[in-house]
Amino acid sequence: MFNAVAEPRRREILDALVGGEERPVGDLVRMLGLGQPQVSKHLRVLREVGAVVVRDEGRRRFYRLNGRALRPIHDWVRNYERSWSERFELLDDVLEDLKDLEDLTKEEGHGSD
Amino acid sequence: MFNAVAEPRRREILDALVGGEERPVGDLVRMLGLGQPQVSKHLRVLREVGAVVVRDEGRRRFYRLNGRALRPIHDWVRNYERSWSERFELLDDVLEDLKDLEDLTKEEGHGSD
DNA sequence: TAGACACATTCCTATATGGGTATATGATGT
DNA sequence: ACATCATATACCCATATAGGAATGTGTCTA
Repeated sequence: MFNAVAEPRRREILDALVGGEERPVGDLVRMLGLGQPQVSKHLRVLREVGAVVVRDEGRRRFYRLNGRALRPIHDWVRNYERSWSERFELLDDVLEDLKDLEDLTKEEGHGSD
Repeated sequence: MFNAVAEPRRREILDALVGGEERPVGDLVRMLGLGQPQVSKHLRVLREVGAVVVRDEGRRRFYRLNGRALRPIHDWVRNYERSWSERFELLDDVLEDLKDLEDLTKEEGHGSD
């Protein structure tokens, strides 16, 4: 999956589908300004990792985004958000406080029992 | 950047640094069970995209994570969160309602003026 | 049924890159 | 100065893959 979205053209394809609309291959070919076989190949890669799903209608094939497939990337990169997000630093502070409280209550229960 | 993290070994390196600690190359070599030159090459790639920063200390080089560099990925994939997150679907509903309200007020102002 | 159409697949070639090995560089200790 | 340690770089090879051109496959239409 990481590999699939590492390719700029494939990200363009996903971006073109991000609205949720279905698009036939021809549309994507026009939008990307790339050869039809190349687009089909990129679509195949995206299909294989589940990033898009296809629906046949006559001689056209409509592609649609399956955003869920990107979730692993989202989850992975989220661990790094801590590095730049102030929200997370605040969250860390809160968690620290909670931990201190826990420790305190444990101490009390332990000492008096 | 997308390319840099598309490589599993490089993600392992970043994961090894995600705590914020500095690590010399030797540590990473041991953790990855990979040859030292290979690790150095991966570190070079990560350096070039800014994902890690290095600090010289004697004959060792300490590498540290620079999570901010991952932000573009985070921002990009965030657009797709809408596809699976219920929170976003709710947000969409709210935005729809707001839009309807706007239209209504416009209609009124337009009709009576 | 022949031909046009939309798309997928195949073949080719050039390029990028990961791993392995050897070597260079620079700091440390004796 | 010399050997050693820690790391980076250079070189080689195998593999993956993107793009281009040609061709295959299934569908619609006259």
